[in-house]
Amino acid sequence: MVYNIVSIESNEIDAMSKAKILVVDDEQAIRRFLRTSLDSHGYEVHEATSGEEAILQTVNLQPELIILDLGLPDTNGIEVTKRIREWTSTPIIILSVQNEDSDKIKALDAGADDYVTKPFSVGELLARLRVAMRHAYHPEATPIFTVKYLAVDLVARRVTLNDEEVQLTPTEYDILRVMVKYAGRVMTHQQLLKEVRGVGYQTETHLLRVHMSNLRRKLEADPSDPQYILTEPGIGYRLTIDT
Amino acid sequence: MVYNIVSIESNEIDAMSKAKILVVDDEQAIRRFLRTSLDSHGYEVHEATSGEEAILQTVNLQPELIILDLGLPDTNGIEVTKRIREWTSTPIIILSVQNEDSDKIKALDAGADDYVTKPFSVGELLARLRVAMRHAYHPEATPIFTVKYLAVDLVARRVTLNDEEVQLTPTEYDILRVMVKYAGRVMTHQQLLKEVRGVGYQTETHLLRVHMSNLRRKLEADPSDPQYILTEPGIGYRLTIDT
DNA sequence: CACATTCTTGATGGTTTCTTGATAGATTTA
DNA sequence: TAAATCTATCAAGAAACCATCAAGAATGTG
Repeated sequence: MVYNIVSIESNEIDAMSKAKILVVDDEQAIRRFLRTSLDSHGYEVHEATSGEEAILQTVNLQPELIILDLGLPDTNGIEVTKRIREWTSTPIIILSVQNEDSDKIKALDAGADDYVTKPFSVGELLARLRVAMRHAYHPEATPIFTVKYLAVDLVARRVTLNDEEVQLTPTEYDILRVMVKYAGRVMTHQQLLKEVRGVGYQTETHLLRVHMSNLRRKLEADPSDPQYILTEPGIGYRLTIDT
Repeated sequence: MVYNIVSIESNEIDAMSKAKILVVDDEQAIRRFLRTSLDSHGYEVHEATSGEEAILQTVNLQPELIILDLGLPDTNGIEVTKRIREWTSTPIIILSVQNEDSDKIKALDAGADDYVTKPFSVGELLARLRVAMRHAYHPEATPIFTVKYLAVDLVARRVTLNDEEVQLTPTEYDILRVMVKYAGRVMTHQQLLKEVRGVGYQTETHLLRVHMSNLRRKLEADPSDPQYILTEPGIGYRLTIDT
């Protein structure tokens, strides 16, 4: 069923070169307007009307770019941005009526690549879109990270060990998520704390140690001889990538 | 003292962590304002007042980011952008009083990464700056220094010898890191000590010798006949670059 | 509001790393 | 050649760092 090699229509082949754009907005008028504008410029437009749907579509379609309205009915656009950034760096352009500084800053720091305020000019949006696509680098975003017997599903936020689900606390998952993001590289205590707790917690190394200890107790067969989370003395930790 | 053979200034070494930003604007007021704002956020600010100077400075400084005013006296900012894009993809944020669509589109398509209109909010500019710097960082393009069988991955903070990982202590790694940075050049004891232990340890050459000894024991097949870390008698040490 | 979960902080013992001193070989200088 | 200086290495105590347990605080939930 996944191996649907035969059923590629000719127009589907043509469509392959078209960049897929996911438009997330609850207002139909905006969606329709964007569809027309983008369509006429050779983009393949897909739509989502809620945060949940946006995440689902991002996983399924793997669009080249996401245009995201900040005011969604279910979730905040910033939360959606953060969620998507947990596993992929697909460019996100925020579209918003809000012209507040704080909103822009929050969105951009949450991982958005650009912020365009309504009413916007199509020309500018298209130009910013081109910039974002130019930046895009797609390192075959695998939403499921695996090493040895450990699997971390970054979309479902599910961690399994030997196919058995491991129950992690929010902080534990956050730490693991960041370590997956930088797998194979040494993460200093400061980097980890900054990513997990935000700035200002950089000196709380003890806190990190306790969480690491708990994480290891759940993940490692023998926490005193860890296979996954390795200690880099004096520096921090590193998640192994050697199977 | 004859010791200071290599012309490495102390500030050259210290400047490592700060991101360099080139501000290009002919108005002194703007330059001064940006200098203050950026400086207080930990950036190292450099200035240029014309297009020619901007290009020169970009070549010389290799800044992490360029903030470019569109209305320059000699050249158009768009031309400057195009010129710079001929050889480097250093992020360029355009700063302009022009809020015209066509200007924005031209600038962005010429290779600019963002376009902020004056008057702008510092918070927003800083956020967009962070976005641009984020884009510039491509983790898979990790520069790895190699000589013979030694490989030093400065991003992953990993050292391998014959593809086998070598476990280094923080100080040992620090020493090696500095030597890699100035590979092929002689590092005096003073320079190494300053880099590793900070100012005030410049006389502790014995300390350095002990660390060097330990480092060699881990890296060299025969520490008494080193292949990588060579002693420059009376001066300091040098990391070979001959394969 | 009571309960359960999670987070934070303190205490403790074990480990690693750093620093210092001692010693011997190598190199330069008088 | 002898003295002085520089260099390399070993070893041991000091200091810093790490893992873990456990208890109280905070947080969320019905």
